[in-house]
Amino acid sequence: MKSVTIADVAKHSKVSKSTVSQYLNQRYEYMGEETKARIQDAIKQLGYRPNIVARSLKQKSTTTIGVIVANILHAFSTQVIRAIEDVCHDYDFHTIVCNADDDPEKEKKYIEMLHAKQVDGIILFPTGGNIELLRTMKDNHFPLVLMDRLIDNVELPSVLLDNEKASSLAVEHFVEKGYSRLGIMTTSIIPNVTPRIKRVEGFKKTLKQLNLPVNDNYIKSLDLKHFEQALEDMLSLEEPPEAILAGNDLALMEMLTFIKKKKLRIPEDVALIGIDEVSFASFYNPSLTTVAQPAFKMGKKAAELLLNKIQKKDKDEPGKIYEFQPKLIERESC
Amino acid sequence: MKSVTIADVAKHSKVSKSTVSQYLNQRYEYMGEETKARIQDAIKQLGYRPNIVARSLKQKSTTTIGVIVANILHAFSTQVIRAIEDVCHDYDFHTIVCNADDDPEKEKKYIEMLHAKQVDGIILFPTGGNIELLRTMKDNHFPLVLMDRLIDNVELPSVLLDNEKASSLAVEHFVEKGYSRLGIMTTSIIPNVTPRIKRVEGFKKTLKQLNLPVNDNYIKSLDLKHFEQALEDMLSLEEPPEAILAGNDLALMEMLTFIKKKKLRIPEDVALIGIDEVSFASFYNPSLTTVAQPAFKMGKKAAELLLNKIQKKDKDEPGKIYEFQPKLIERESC
DNA sequence: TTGTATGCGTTATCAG
DNA sequence: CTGATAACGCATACAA
Repeated sequence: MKSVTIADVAKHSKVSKSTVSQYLNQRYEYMGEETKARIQDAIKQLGYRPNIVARSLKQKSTTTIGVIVANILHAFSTQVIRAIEDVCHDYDFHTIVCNADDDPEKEKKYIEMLHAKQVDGIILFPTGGNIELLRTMKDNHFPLVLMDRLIDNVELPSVLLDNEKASSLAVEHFVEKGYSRLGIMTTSIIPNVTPRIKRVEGFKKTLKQLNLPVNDNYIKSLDLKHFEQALEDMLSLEEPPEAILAGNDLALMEMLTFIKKKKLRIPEDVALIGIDEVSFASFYNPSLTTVAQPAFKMGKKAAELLLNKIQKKDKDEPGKIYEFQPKLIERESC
Repeated sequence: MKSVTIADVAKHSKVSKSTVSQYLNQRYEYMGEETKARIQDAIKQLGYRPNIVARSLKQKSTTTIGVIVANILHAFSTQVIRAIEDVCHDYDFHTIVCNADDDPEKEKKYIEMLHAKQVDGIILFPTGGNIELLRTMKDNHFPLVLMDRLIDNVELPSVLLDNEKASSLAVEHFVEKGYSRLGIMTTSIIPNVTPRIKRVEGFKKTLKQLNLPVNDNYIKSLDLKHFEQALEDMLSLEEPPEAILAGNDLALMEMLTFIKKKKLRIPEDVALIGIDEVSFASFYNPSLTTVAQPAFKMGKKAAELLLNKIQKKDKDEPGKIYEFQPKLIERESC
């Protein structure tokens, strides 16, 4: 790649570099029509493209933000990313997406890498580790917005789902449909990974509010690879649950796999609701009742918060929490 | 963000900038143990992080590649992206992913943007437009690898599926299972979008080889939003097809939606095979027979080709085509 | 073994 | 209205 620089354009159009730079930055108020035309010609002829790296170095801004998701396998993550990219596109910002794979070490590595790459800000789905690092970044006024999970004691703007509400919508729907022995399965409970915790809490709380018994045998939080065994156990109880809530999309898929394997019928043998909308919900047999997160809105909000922060247009409300409401989509599985 | 530079480290450790630079680049062969220690201390104390932007400007390399997919909605795209990121990670390269949304204009914009950002190379799922631009880039020796779709008359390394084979595997399987009135539905045929073309060609060719009739009423290529009507028509024929091949994952989902709506049974009313593996194939009711692309291997290959090209380690085989073999996964839908 | 000087491509300041 | 010159932070040839 022979690269043509601003100097080449200057030479070609017989003006100085600075004049060309002015032109490029739309400051042609006091510029001769003829000069303008000559520069434009030169640019076209030489096929000149500004070098963004050089510009970034000078301006200390890369018009790029980083997005670090805890786990890209969740449909929610990809939906949010899509929304963030849309907003960034409108603001002429670019996005670098990283997947921490639920590993705080990787998360740390990516934060440092994005930092070194001089991104103007980061949207983070925190793994739950690296709290000190987050605090340091906040103290250094590095633009940072948290997504999906709440980190206590660090006052960072956070975009979250009302996770208790998600469970309560599901429980209420189960009850309306006449089920009373209700269970919930989520992936492992890890400190600081608040959605799972809140969903279980919301589940229990709603049960109590409705004066239904809370049976701990119906409440499981474990690694996906132990789901099969746990379901086997749960459904072999003398009084098995009649309906189970899947804590997220991956949990739901694991449960569907088990149910198919055991040739169980939904909802006759076990009714099902999944938190998170999945691509196949509407045409699965039976179609799946889900509690959907407004992923797109949430991503949009996070991006806007961050971009405003970067452009210092925010009214600076440190640690403000933006909580979004889930929505139950009724289908055939319950 | 107060940023600490190499000069600060130099001052703090009482050596010159170049010495620090040496240290950073592991060139401490001829460096005093004590100097080394002092520098290390200073770096830690000041929390110094090299500025990658500045480094990139100097070295004319960003250790970043761009990936432009024609349409991110295809599961295949995301699988390939995942593989590319893995390989890049091993080589300490970063990835910027862009979605052209099947729009050549957007594709062009992204190519230019990535160019301006000085990425070291691009992996492109071509939309089919911008052929001249691709040729120019090739002529300028810009590292470029094509994925999924073949562009004629531009000698660029390309990673492809044997698309005819994909169809023929499906047709052969249909026939083995006793079906003879076979159909295929793909998204719209667009010039240069070779997979769809090849899949239809392979479909017809295999039919002929097996001495089965080719019925054009059973062969549809159209926009997803017209699938419903087309299926309605096709299945209302006096002699409707007994089995239909879905040309890709989105087509499959559209077909499943229709089939559910009409309460048809799979495979009794219509047998089904989908090209592309989908997340729900194994636990759908019935589970879905698919022709899977080795997406991971393909992404890996593309990344390796590009990185070798960037590092000039390739034996330079311009325009070489790397064709991968699809694999039929038999399940219940046929 | 370490330091000095220079340049990467751009923008910004300030003369002219 | 335009041009010279100095940064931005880093790497590298060349000196010392």
